[in-house]
Amino acid sequence: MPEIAEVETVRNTLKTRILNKKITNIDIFYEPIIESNIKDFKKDLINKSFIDIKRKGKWLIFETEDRYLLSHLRMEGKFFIKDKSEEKAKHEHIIFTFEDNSTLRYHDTRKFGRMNLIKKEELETTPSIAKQGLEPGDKNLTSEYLLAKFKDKKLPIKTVLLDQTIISGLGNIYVNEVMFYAHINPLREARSLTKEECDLIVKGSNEIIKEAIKMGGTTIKSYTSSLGVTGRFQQKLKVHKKEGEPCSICGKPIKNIKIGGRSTYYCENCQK
DNA sequence: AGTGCGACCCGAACGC
DNA sequence: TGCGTTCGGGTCGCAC
Repeated sequence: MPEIAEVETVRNTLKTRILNKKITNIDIFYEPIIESNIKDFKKDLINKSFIDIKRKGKWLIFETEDRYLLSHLRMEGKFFIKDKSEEKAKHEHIIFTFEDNSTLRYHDTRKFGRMNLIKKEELETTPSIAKQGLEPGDKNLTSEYLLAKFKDKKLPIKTVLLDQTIISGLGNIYVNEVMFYAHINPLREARSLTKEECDLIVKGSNEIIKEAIKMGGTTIKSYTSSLGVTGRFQQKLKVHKKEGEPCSICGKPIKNIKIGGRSTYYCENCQK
């Protein structure tokens, strides 16, 4: 499950490999990945180059001379760089070929990822991008901001932190970790949180995401073979996927419950 | 507006 | 062993 740290790692890695090379061909093996017009997708990208790769939340933004290619990896999307001569792997759905015979391949076991090609001036009005909230590390991400957003929300804080329009880029793994860092029970109504608790959420999100990016993310071991990147944040996780293991603070076993249908890991004793 | 839930997918895990 | 069933997870769209 790529989250913001994984996406940032992919961005940085791809930037060293694909920029400023002319796209000579695009093969699309599963069309629903592409939300915009398929014919335009090829027409508007072939003979262009990616000149930069940006990111907003979990969206990758490939920039060409006159377009932005938005790409969301959802749970299992991955990019591989391979030589043109290598055979298509089972779950490779879109293959960009560059003038130097290298290829950028979008691989997605569950076919959940999405791409959308837009004109440059549409970036700020495209809902998927425009709706993104503040990212961890943004100086405007404060307890005051969170209190205002949480004000009318009766939903569990765990669910609300997954809302990308509030904090952009936190997924299930990091939300579980932030809740533990802030000593907050994930079932609490968002509107019940105090300013002090919101401060801890801000601080926890900032630190956890910064550290995770530094470590290359959590879940992207599978990128190693082609992109030379391994997610090492796995080793830092305190509660996620730790059901039954002793809490690192009090030693009581970590619980696993479902909140809003999502796996939630926490310590009942430390998170009130 | 906030909330709840199905749809989208398919490999892995599970049940018998 | 093998077959059928269930589950999960980010986001969107729709109903209430």
